Amino acid sequence: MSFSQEILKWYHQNKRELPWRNTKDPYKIWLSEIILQQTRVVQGTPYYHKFLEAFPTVHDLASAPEEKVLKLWQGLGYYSRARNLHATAQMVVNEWNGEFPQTYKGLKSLKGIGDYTASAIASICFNIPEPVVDGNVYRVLARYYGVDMPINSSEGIKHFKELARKVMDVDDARDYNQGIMEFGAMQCAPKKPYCMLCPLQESCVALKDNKVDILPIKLNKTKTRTRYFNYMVFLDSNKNTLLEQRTGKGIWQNLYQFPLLESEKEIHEKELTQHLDDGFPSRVSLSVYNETPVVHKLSHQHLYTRFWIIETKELLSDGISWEQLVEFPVPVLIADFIQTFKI
DNA sequence: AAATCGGGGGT
DNA sequence: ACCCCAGATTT
Repeated sequence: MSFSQEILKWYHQNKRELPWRNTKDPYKIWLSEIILQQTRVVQGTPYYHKFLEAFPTVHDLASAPEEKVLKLWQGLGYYSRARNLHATAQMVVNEWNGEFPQTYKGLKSLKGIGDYTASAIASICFNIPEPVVDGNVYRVLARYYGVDMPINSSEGIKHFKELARKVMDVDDARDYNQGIMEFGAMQCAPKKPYCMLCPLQESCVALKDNKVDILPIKLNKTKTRTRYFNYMVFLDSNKNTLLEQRTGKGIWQNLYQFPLLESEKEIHEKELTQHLDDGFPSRVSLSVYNETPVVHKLSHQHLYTRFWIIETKELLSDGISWEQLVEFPVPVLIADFIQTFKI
């Protein structure tokens, strides 16, 4: 039996029942695919349900304020996905008459839909024979065909895409694509794959050559940057505080946070006092909430964070009540503090 | 071609 | 610590 037929057979016998498995609705498939980019099924599934409940149709999503979309996305990370999700919903409504494009090229023209996601939607919704190449597919193909080309090199990306296209089932792209991904997730797992009961064990090159544990090859470990964040939690006599929105480039675009003073290293109270002398509300007290910084770890940044509590003399003109805080989309770092801090 | 962009879970 | 996750976009 061919590789693709083994994959299809395995899939039909072993597939999980997932919330988006039994629909071909492009809106739902698109939503699930965006949520699942670089995200595990268990982490993304609650968000899939939340979004469908809040936005049953692409029109509902398109007409919502971005802030509401970001709030629902809070905690999932890679927030450009949420901004692009919103923008694409508006493009579908305004430029595609409310219907998702039904070609690979048309899908790929939408924001946040790249090579993988265009192939996924095209195949799952319309059975178009475009091969998906996600992290699971790289692993399955690298092992089964014994390919040691780095999966994150330009040559590797091109080679694996061509290989994926060559070995796919063009007549059942819908189930084949989902099958090879499911196979990679459940059977040909990154660590401790179940080779002893694998239906492809007879013909797997990596298993034969004892290279299962080194394939796929991946280069470039990104070095992490260390940053020092000092969040200024202002409080007036009405227990109101201040928030600012992160704009421009960098992490957490368009999310909210307390006014931030970033520094080269940990600062003393005196340095914060000097910073507060200019353009900030006059204060009656200043104290550090956590002497030991909270280390918030992103994939490429370590944020050493301290929160400073600043009681102000005057009422804050743009003050936000503590109860209102939960309405704003904020990074997990801020959400954790809000939950911990009791006035 | 390389860097950037989150958060969570496994080892 | 490091790796991975139904990747896309910017530099």
